[in-house]
Amino acid sequence: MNQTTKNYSIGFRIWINEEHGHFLGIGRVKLLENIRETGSITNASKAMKMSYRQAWQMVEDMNSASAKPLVEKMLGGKGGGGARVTEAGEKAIKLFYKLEEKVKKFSNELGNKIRL
Amino acid sequence: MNQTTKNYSIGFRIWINEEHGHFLGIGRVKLLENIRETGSITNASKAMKMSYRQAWQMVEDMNSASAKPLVEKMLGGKGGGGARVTEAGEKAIKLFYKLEEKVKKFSNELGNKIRL
DNA sequence: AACCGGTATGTTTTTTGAAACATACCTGAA
DNA sequence: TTCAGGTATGTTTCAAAAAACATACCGGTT
Repeated sequence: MNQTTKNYSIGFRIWINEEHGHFLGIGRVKLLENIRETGSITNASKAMKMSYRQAWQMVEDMNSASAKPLVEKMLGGKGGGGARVTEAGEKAIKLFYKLEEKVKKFSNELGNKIRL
Repeated sequence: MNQTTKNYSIGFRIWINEEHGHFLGIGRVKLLENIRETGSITNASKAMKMSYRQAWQMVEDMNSASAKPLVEKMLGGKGGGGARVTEAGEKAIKLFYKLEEKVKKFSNELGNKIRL
């Protein structure tokens, strides 16, 4: 099997759309995971390189794009409040990774056949 | 078949990587096509909403990432010069679209099964 | 009722990528 | 040998996105 040219592979990005546009991509999924880990948007945003404002807006956007909210926010009270990932959120995370994995496998197979 | 939630679909982007990184995505492919149509980088860049500088740089990048150049440039002479898509370039365009089509089919199938 | 720490939101500043501008070079044809 | 029109490349301007800053609100706890 002599390789006369370069090796190529396929790169990709996927995201989930709902009827009115973008719903969930890797950025939002990562944010969800960080919220789950840290218990608040503030701490999640610190854990990533992201401003609170931006993280908060992302949560807002994905919640309103979703049939059921992916993040539940708590205002005031003990510790000032916080945020948690809902059951719907957990399902969305799992689904996204499952889809990504499948597309990865598929595109890897395609990539292996590339000859240029 | 009663639909209790929203309809979802999968969006995606693919590109071809060679050993040292990005090689060809939809932006470069569109540029190639415009160069083929217009015969020069200048006119291709005008046809798209793109500065000559950027288009020229894209050609430079993809040519140097490729085993064989995808665009052949002519300096001076009749009409001041120009650019044409090589045989290798045409092959790359075709390949990209073929791959994209396959991934599209695949992800559409996945998308149809989404229930959230 | 004062405190704490997170949410919510408006305003200003900074960054940075893109576009615009400018100019030199190249070469066949007239 | 000048002209035309595209390539090649440096410099400056501009605009959009991101970050930074500032401040009000919220509600258990003490």
